[in-house]
Amino acid sequence: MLKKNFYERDPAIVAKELLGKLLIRKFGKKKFIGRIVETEAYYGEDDPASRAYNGKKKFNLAMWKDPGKTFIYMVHGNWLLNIVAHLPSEVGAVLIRAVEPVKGISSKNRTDGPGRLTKAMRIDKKLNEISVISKKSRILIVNDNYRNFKIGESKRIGVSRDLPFNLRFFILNNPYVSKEKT
DNA sequence: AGGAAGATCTACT
DNA sequence: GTAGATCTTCCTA
Repeated sequence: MLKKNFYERDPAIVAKELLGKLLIRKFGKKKFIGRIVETEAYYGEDDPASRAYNGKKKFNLAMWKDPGKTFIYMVHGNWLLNIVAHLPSEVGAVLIRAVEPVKGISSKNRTDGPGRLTKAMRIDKKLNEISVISKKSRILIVNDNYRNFKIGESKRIGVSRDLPFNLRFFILNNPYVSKEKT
């Protein structure tokens, strides 16, 4: 299990280090497990692409809260899963953009896209602001020491006003990364 | 109360 | 490649 101090760092670092970790979603007696293969980092009020850009709102309060919690919200009819991650006095989160199915995920469902993986793993608003650090939680992230991969990076996808550096990270040559782009 | 925007996805040409 | 569906939140009146 990753501890709270893992998430108490710059979002870009957390985004990069979340690659290869396992995302576990408990759903009744079932478990959906996916390996994180693509992430993006978002900052606070200085980041024009961030949901925190226009200040605190009811739906984005999670971004100001403790690192290590989920932040889930709807865009274009899709729920997107983020993990709150930032330095103690700052604001930020990491978007999970794609996972590789490991266990429990129906082969009918695809997981190579932020809206698709939430559907495949039955993640929605009800799971907003829950801890991924607690063992009892319905969503958690663990490290199984998977590290045989190379990391690629690019600009964020689907963002109208991006920052001038790369904040999207993905595992090179993994077929579940959402798009071929370098 | 109504309209527009958006960290998307699918289907179509 | 582009168009339309989708649905929650926010802005204006």
